[in-house]
Amino acid sequence: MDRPALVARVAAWYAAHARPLPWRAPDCTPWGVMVSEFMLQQTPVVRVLPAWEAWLSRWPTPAALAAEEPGEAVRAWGRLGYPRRAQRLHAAAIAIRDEHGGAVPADLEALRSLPGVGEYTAAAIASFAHGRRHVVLDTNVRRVLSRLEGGQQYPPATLTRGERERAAAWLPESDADATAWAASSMELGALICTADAPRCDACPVQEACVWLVAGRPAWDGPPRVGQAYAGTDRQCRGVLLGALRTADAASDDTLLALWTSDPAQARRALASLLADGLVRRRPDGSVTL
DNA sequence: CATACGTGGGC
DNA sequence: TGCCCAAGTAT
Repeated sequence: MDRPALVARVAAWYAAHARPLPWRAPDCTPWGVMVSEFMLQQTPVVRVLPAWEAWLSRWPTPAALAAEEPGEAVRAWGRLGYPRRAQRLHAAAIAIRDEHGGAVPADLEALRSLPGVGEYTAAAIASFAHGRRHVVLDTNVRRVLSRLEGGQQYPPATLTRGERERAAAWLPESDADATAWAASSMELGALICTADAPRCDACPVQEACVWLVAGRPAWDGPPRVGQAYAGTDRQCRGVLLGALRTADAASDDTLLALWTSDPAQARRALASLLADGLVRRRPDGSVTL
């Protein structure tokens, strides 16, 4: 089976099995798509759902968000994680208001220039919000192609040129087919071709999967590095930020008292939050979002 | 190119 | 119980 035939199979599977996510609804605005893409960067769909609804109700347009203080965006981000994404989304909203007439750009380069919009997100917004044809290569698609055509259980640790070329070879010719492929290949990776315990028996392209046909050989590449968290600066920053989300403001001492295992680390974390602009110092000396 | 950057659910 | 993972970006 050639690639177009496999693409068609995935499209048919998608039509029958895709999740009815609100940012994929026909009436969802480009801004709604953009907000979803920011929230979905490293955060699971189930946790994004309620936050996305609340965010769009409160800030239905880029201009609405741009009119707010960035600290409000960080507070509304809640516990989605990586709060700098909220900060960048706010900054992107300002750029859209000031440089794009308030409309989310459709041009890839214009999108890339926005804070927090990298290679993947730019292609995703152009594709899902504007129907443009682009290679949309996220962790799901990388894994799907790695298995389906590469015969490897996992893709390389960092996105390679070879992966981009392979993905380009799969991209259908028309805008409509390309955007459908982007959405369906991602969904396949999210629901069937998962990182662990993939449901190959339910896969629409199982006969063509090199990895499956080879007997699902175990990963034999370099050991994949995990993400440490307990005791890290990241966790410490999260604790301090968590307190600030529910308080109007706090003193340094109050904040530092939240992390007693390593006082020096706590001071460093507070300093880095200030330096990142995630936290700001008020005239009275207290700190706030 | 490797590393820092939050958070919580599942096994 | 830890360890792995989740629609990445910026440096």
